[in-house]
Amino acid sequence: MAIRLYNSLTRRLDELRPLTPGKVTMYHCGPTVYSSPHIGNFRSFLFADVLRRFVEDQGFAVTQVMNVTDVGHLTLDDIEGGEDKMEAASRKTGKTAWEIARQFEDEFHNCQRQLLVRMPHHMPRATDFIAQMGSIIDDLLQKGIAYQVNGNVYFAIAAFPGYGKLSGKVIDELEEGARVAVNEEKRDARDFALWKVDHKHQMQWDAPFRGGARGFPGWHIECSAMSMHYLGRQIDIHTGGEDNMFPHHECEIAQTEAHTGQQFVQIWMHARHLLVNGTKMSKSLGNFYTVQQVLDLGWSGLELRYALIRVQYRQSLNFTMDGLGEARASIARVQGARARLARIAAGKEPAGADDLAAAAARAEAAFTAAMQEDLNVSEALAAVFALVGDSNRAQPTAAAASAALRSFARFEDVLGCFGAEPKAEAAGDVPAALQELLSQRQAAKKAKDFAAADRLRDQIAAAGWKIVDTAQGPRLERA
RNA sequence: GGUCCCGUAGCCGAGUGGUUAGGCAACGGAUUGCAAAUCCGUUUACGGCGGUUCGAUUCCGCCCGGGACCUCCA
Repeated sequence: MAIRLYNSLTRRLDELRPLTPGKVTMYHCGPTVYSSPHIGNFRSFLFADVLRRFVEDQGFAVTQVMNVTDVGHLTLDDIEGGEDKMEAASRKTGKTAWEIARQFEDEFHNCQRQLLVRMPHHMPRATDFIAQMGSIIDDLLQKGIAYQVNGNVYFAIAAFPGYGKLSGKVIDELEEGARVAVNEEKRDARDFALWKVDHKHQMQWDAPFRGGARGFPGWHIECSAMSMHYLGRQIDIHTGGEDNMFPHHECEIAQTEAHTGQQFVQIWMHARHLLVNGTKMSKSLGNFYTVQQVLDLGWSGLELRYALIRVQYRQSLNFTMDGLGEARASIARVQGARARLARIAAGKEPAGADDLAAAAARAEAAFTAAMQEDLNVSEALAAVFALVGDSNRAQPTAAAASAALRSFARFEDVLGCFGAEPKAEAAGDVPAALQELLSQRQAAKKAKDFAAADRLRDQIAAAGWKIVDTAQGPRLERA
């Protein structure tokens, strides 16, 4: 069986066949660092993370690059001479654009850690690749595919017949009413900027190409430059949010393929935007959450991660606070089963004679099949929970418990949304004082002094432990 | 206006031309002094109207509702 992924370019499920056998190259459009990362951003980044983890699980050596866009995003106003988002944030806060970029880049990395993202191998900043962008621009100018007007360099759409092949946009003339400002400099309204000149701009560089003026790069060129630098002229997978498909990725394809003469990306993947409380997230509707805001509400990174990956990336996940509660309960169910298996495997709880190996193998096969079919996490989770049920029902041998534990470890390795394997807590691991309280409670129960028993339970709970009564007697677990 | 996606039981969400998704919640039962955990069971659904079919939630058409993109956006 092979991994099949929905390719936006071909509009069907394509089998992942790496350019170099056994190795997969991935590029992910990363954050634009002018504000705090929100949960919508991380739905996309977590999708990329799960993709990477699963591809690795399937035996491929993955090289992952995610850029940090720290320059160049133009606001609508910019078309009429306004400023870009970095600069706008700078004006509002009094910090320089550079300070803004570093601040939110740090915040982004922190969010990645909190959400247990496996760090990409490279996370380059656009501002560190001005020279590389310049050499592409230079080449496009030499080839006559790009042209310069008043220092601004534009990519000529007319010179690249494939323009529109990703997004399916075959625009002869731009629609009246669409948000397109007329730019007299462009030969074609669809031409996009590779290099911009604006003396008011804080971030400026001497032209990194021949015959240019001091300015700053357009938005799209950075990804071409960094992707090529780290991964070569052709890569296996490129991901981003659905909004990136047009114009960003369309432009990346145009400039990169015009430059190299080769197909840029094999499989383009786009994550659907999430909804919050059933509608698009927006500050004015009051349903806008940064990652930090959710964490500040008392939810763990693990819980948020679960809530954001539980639905397949191409479905519009509806994010709600109830959903976080479900995530918390679901994680607890999985961890409860793993903890019991761990106790049995460690000989801290009596083993039985049941063999869970078949159930574990079944669950793994279902999990793999679900993930292979375009990362169907919802279905994969069903396989995980099937093993939870089988485990809880069984009285496994120690070896069988270990086997099931290994399957859970694999599920965790791919999804990362359950947490580390619970420790096998047993009598010896519990503080003696608490063990004494537990004994007293047992005595109180025997004497039918339930008020005292409940008091003792409250004391134990106050110490951060909870009592679990079982057929083998009571046990203490960390709450 | 153009292009496209979706509408599944209380909620979140898989999937399928005729057979139990799963999670959460609720209720009943087992266990239990109570609670928690666990197990068993119950609530059996596919927006509406037509059409194709022996049979459609699953294919087609229309309608209603929600959403996305059309150079800020993950």
